[in-house]
Amino acid sequence: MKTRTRFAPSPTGYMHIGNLRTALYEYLIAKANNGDFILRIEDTDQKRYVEGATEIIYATLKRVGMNWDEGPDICGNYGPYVQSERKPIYAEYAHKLVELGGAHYCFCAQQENDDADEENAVPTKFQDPCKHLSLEEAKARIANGEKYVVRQTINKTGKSKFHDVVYGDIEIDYDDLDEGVLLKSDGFPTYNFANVVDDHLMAITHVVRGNEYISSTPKYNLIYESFGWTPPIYVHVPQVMKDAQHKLSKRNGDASFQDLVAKGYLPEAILNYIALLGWNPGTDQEIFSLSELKQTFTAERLNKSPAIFDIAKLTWMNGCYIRALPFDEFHKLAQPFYAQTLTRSVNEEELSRVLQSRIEVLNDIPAQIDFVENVLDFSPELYNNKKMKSDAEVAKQALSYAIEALEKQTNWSNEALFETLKTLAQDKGLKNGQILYPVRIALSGKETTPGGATEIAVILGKDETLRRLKEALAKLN
RNA sequence: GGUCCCAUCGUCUAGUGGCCUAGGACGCGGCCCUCUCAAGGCUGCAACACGGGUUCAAAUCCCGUUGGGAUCACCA
Repeated sequence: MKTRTRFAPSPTGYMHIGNLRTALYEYLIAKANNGDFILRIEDTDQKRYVEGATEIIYATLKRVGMNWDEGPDICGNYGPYVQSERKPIYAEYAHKLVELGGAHYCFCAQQENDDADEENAVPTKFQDPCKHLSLEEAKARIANGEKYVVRQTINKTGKSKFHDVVYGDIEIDYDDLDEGVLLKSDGFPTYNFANVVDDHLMAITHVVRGNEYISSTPKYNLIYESFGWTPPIYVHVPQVMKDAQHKLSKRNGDASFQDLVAKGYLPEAILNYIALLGWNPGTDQEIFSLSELKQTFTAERLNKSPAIFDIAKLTWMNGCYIRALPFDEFHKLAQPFYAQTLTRSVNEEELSRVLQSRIEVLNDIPAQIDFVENVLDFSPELYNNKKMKSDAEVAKQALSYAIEALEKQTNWSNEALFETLKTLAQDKGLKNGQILYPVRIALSGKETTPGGATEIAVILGKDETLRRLKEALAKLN
């Protein structure tokens, strides 16, 4: 049987990290087995629908290279792939389930979900009086125009057992299950019903979802059973947490995929990082491309306990990805940041060369290059550096020597400039640092800079370099 | 509260009874390299929640305690 997995988000807003990770695992399970990865939109809750949310889902999946084989926009043999377009299917199966004894019609008023005292609420199990209505009577009331829902019927007693790939065997007492609504009064199914019907009809073999669904899985199995269908292989994954107590959620404004991208994280790095949140390959390898992941991933190595999302490690990993980028690509990615901070014309290639190993996220760029536009105001004390044996007095000398030497300089490459200043230091009986350090300070006005004195000179160009040196020297006099 | 699930360095984790005086990675500290800062190399600090068993031997198995999470909607 061909492996088929599905990512079934509901279009309620941004794509958050936990969601994306679930999608990744679905994708990897399918692709590791030469199977199909299906995208299904679960929009049965019309109240929560957010305009544009499906587009974000598409864009995100495409951006990270997780292409789906079937979906709303890619015809397959199991469509439609949007639940709101499948409404008649659910109704048909809901009524069938009633006939089969797995559900019943219910005419009760909607239950209040009072979350006022959710902390110590002692929920009482809902005992549905309609359960005991005869089918004829129920049908008569429906024919009479009464509003109804289809509610699951649970008559079994004892323990429900099922196997989960990550959690192993789980037992839940049938008594603890409630008879939830399957088909709402508006004719739409609830998730509880739609996912079962769709997963079966779409021939899904592996269901990957958050472990909050563990406790309702027996209810789904009961539905499969009533229909005589085979349940899928379950892969429940632990939550992605913000800290030990709270899970990552979009409601709290926690980072979403697009937020991270906007901050200068590379999609490949984000994907790599979340793959490792709760999964490990059993080796020390940490950097994985999507195709490497496809070859290595096995659901059996998924972890059971929740993982805290650690931005520091993601940042490190992003730095690895930036450094591994071909130079041209990095240069291209850096362009927008130059455009937003620089008006002066500088050697941007050299700037990128110097920056590539020094930033971890693209958004670090502006702060790193602030001095390029204008030399920052600084006090002469900045020339003081014990290790470089530099101070304002040394600087005064060094700067005037440097100006003299550089004015004659024609080859404005880093190597040539470094050679010139090194020889200059030797000639004047100074240490290299005694020339280079003051020059770098004069050129930047910063204690630390990406790149050294000569690299900055290359970035700035000859005219600006000499102008800054002269200005700095004048300030010292 | 009932039920289910989870529990190794601050964080992500390796570990499936002896290879563990618990390994790797991030972060943090130090050193080296070095025209500052990065990068790179080396190195240090740092954990089996607790208590009982089982066993010649337990981070690993069992029980309990504690702590955390999930779930109990016409949301998914």
